[in-house]
Amino acid sequence: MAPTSSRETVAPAEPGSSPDLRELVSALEGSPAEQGLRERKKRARRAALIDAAQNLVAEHGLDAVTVEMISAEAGVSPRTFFNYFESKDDAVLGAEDTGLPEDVIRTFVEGGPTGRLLSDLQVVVAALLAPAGEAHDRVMRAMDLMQQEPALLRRHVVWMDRHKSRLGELFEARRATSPFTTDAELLTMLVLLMLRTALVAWEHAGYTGNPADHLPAAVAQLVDLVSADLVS
Amino acid sequence: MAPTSSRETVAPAEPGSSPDLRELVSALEGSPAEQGLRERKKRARRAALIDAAQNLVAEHGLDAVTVEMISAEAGVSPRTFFNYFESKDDAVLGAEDTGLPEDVIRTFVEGGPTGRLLSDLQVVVAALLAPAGEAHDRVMRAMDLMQQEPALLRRHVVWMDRHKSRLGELFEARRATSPFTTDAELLTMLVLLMLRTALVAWEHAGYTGNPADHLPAAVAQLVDLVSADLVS
DNA sequence: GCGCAAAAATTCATCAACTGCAAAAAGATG
DNA sequence: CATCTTTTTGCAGTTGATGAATTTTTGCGC
Repeated sequence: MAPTSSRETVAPAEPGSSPDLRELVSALEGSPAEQGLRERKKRARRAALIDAAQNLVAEHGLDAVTVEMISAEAGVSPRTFFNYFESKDDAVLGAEDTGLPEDVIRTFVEGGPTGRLLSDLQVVVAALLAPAGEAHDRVMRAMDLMQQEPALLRRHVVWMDRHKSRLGELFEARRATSPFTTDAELLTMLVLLMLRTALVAWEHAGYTGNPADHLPAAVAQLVDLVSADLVS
Repeated sequence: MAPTSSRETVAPAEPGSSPDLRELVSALEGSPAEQGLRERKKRARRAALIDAAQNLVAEHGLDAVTVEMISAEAGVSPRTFFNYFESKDDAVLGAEDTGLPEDVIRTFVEGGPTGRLLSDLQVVVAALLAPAGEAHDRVMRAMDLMQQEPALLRRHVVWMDRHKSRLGELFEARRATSPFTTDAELLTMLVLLMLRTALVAWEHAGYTGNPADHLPAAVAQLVDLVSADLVS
């Protein structure tokens, strides 16, 4: 359910905000605008559930943790758990589906900031990565847990699937104005590749700074790899 | 009748292969003769289960089909189903874990056929794709079902996860003899990208020929994409 | 064919993820 | 306080998946 947000015009000093991102921005602890007790309790419960899930899994492992435990730890009924998350995995990962900022979309569709597809793709991925940089703590713990519990990887694919059609539209829309030959499927996989590589690099760097900071290096590796094949 | 191998209860000692490499290699086309009635029945049951699963899902959709139905259709007990597959999804996809041929592994580790990482990676992916070309029918139906039921995509990632460490070892082994700077993580994702792109292209081509036939085009697209960024 | 040992299938029991439904509780509102 | 709305909760039920004991099937020597 979409949170009730009556304000359309928010003057954000936050980077990369847009109508689409408003849900995320308000979902973060950064919104002290106490829009009623109900909203606050909802956020608190959600956070408590994620905390409980992550702590319990970190301690006992994914399989040994039941939603009953998580709910008990968070002080809610098991049934309530499923009012907040549609699966145990979602809770452990603190899954939050944020859309792409509209200005990023528009720029990309119109031929992108640079006009070069790969570079412009990088900008899109950076935008996708931005929320992960804000959530930080939860994403960090989620990634650690994902390493210990590879079963959680399935959510990655669910994410991709959820965004595949959207990305596909994005690519086709851009293709109309500035044509290219690359398949949408390959581009989607490339987005996933960039996302994951950047996130892993971020993790290897001890979660310092922003995940998007490691994106250029990832792309550079890719370019080097292809270039090495060309020059030989 | 799938000539592809599954598992052999007997372990015929294959001489001459290094223990390290052999771990990466699973049974490959290991059943020359229909030895033993037991083995044949096992295969038959397995095939029957896959058939039943694929047909039922194609007709009623993934969620509407229970393992009970599949088992009934195949004429076995529900419990037996799980003796053959560890999940419903596995049966629908006819999941078969085939390893890499040993010669491909050795060649790649020793610096690959061409010495260029990307090209050599392509050879590895082609080898991974080969079994899919042989199974053909089942893979074809699996891919069709995967389009209708995106939930099945998660098995793709499970597959990748299962092979990630193996691929990682492969990359590190090669790095020792002929160094490169690319992260193993990126290479793994790149393998997945190639696999998926080639398979989708194969599907778009109406499942004619071999999936591996579409691999060069996929790589070419990637090269073009990167090149376009370089020249500008 | 007969019996025996191993392997596999089956039966039965159990657990956990997840869903629908209706009642109860708690915020919001006047 | 009275009332309306939103959310939580209890409960029953379905399904996927696993473990243990038991029965059936198979391979094989006699």
